[in-house]
Amino acid sequence: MTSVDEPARPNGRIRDAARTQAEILDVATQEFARAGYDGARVDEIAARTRTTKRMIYYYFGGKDQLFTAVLERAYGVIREAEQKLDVEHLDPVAAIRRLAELTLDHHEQHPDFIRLVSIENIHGAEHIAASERLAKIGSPALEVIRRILASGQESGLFTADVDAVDLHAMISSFCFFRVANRHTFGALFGRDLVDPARREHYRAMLGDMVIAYLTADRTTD
Amino acid sequence: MTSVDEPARPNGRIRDAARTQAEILDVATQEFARAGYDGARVDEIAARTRTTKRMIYYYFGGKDQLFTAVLERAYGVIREAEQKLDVEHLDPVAAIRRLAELTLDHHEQHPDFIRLVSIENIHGAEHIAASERLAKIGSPALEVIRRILASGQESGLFTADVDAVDLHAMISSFCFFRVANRHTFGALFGRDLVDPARREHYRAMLGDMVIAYLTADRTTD
DNA sequence: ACGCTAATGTACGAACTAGTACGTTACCTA
DNA sequence: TAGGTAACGTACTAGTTCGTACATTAGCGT
Repeated sequence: MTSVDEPARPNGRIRDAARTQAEILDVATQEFARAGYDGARVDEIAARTRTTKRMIYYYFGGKDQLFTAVLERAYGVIREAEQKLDVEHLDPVAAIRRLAELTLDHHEQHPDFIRLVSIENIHGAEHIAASERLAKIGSPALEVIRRILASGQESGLFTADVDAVDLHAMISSFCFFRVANRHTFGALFGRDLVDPARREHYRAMLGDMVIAYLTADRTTD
Repeated sequence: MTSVDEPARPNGRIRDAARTQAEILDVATQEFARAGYDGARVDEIAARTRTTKRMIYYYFGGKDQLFTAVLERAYGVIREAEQKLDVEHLDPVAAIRRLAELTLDHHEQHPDFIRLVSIENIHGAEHIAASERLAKIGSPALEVIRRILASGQESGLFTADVDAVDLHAMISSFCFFRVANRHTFGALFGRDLVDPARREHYRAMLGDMVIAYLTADRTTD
């Protein structure tokens, strides 16, 4: 997250387009994640910025485009993290387990991103559709999964007939649900899925689940 | 869903409190699911009802309480469906697989409910917290899982050290994600998770996953 | 040094939106 | 059948919210 934390005047400049834009994006990310698209207030975003509402319209055009820009940056952060994935030196089983664990950790560390994705889904992914950048963003993680999966299936270790996209969905489901539905799940079942005391438990559970699925003995079916 | 579909004058009555309330709830469910809490318009709900906005405030008090009532009814529908679950005559493996399949189907058939849950999570489950009915609604499905799990673990069939709440989370995760994140997932990965042509595939995938997890050979760990 | 433009601030408006005051009527009951 | 009350409708308001017209200035290039 390209955060902006108040160095008062880095190089003597008062006017700094890049800085102003980054600051608006920071605050907007928080505000949209806090209240949803329609719940978010442009005035509130402006108020929590050192600049004014005028600048939001000057740089981004409007609320819709601002939200799109927020999504673009948020997905960019995820993509960056995925590019740093380094699990392919492990054997396929360990690699997938590690990948699942990293996904779990990453989701937990970026609840705002999870909320933005939930919000974007409520709105039918219309902002993603309207964004050229997001349309072709791809997913480095998917490529990693593809390669590990091919390796594991070739060696006979992985018996499941599944492709990378579906395996990615399987792993993401659990990680996403845990963060996204934390509040309703907690209220209804009395269990906090993001309680730090249970993190290790869920990491193991997810890893066990995915590996069990991939390596299950299918001769008896 | 206690739907209201225009029998013009069932028993000659023009004024019918129960009917009016049900109609408001029907329309409100659609509107909230369509646009989120803040995106939903009280005027729009009223307009799509044969009654007026005045009645919404007369019966429900306000937008917040209306949303709470919508949630209460939506969760009530789910609970009803869960009470009709009939899988305990099956052996534990078949029972869990069937339960997972029914959960997948049910989520797919109630996308509005999924959206309402997403929306409620964006708002920190504050409406559930404010509802006495929802606070103690429980989950019949959880009881079913509890019993199957106990049976499977006792017989040694299930080797996983997991409780009913976590298993419920595991199953729900996949079913929920598939519907809730359909739009962003489709836009980013080009795969429609709710494509009818893939339904059987995902039913099998979920069943295989859960069963593999529960019955995995853990002696080699 | 100076002018030009990107960057910024102020003040305001038009449209919307949740909620309500006030008036009316159907229908049950005694 | 009369009267009371639950159910309903109309019209309005106060406050909010996105967006913009207009005015101003910092600082880079020459």
